[in-house]
Amino acid sequence: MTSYEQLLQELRGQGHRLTPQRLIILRVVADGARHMGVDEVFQRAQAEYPYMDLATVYRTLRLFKQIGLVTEVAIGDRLHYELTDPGQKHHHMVCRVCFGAFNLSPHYLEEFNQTLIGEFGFAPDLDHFTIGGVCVNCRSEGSEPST
Amino acid sequence: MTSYEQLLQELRGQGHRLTPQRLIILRVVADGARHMGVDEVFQRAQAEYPYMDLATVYRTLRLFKQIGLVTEVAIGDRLHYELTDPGQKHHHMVCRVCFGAFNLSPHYLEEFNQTLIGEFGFAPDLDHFTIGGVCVNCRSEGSEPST
DNA sequence: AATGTTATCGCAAACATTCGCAATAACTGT
DNA sequence: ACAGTTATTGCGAATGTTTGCGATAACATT
Repeated sequence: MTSYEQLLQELRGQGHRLTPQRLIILRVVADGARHMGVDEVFQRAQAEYPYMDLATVYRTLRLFKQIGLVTEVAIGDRLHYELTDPGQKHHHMVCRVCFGAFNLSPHYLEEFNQTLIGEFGFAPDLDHFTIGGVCVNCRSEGSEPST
Repeated sequence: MTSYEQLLQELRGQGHRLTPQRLIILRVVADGARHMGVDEVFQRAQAEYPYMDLATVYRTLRLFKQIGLVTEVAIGDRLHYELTDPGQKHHHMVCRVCFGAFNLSPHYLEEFNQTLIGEFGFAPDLDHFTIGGVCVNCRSEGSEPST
């Protein structure tokens, strides 16, 4: 059994059906080196299976996210998806200049989490967290002397 | 000069024009007690000025946000707007159950900010920050014994 | 007050995403 | 292997938001 199919077995455990469309979409996301936009997923999936529908891609990605198979990352004003890192859960720092996504260990949010619960009784959703900003490379390039 | 007009003078300082539509939209947002959705702003504005266009509301709110006149808060999957608290900048905790928005002092993000810069050289955008979760009221109601 | 410049408006069309529904096909139990 | 149940699909339409464009009106200059 390939690892894709292994992952998809998890679906069946939860009463979902293992369809060819889902298999294709998961493979596309898994093969992509980086996080992919919906449209990119759609185009590659359609190349493999011409009847693939855009609505199916949206629905499937939403399902995969619920299950935890993929992680949703907000890049600019669009959502992107990547295979959930199985060993190591992490959040993302997304650079608004180069659109790169950098991993952030949950450890760095632990104190923030404790503070909100302790001070306000507010339990933040920290299943996955994306913070925008400017990464170290783009910061140095932007402020470089013009020599 | 009313305070609305005062605020709108800031627009002119930046080369923007002070149109009746903008005045109306700002008044609507300012009069609303809480954060308002785009559609709510549109309906109230249209009541005052029947030719008001939805696209104008979107454009104007985006402009006001850029200028800093209003603050954008993500409630559920929709954006809401409120007059920027002039004295006291703050972030928001948004409850996913009751959709209430609670203010959060920037102070609580200061350490997080320092950590990201120090550890990764990543400068997070913390102009305005929204974190979703479940508020103290909804948490206690959800887990209350059924007595 | 009249004139020129151009930001802004209203409208319609484009775009991204979701929803409703009838037909299909994945799974279940036999 | 077959038949029944129902989750899922593909399609088209609905929704929420943005964009292109010609007409208008806000502002600056005279």
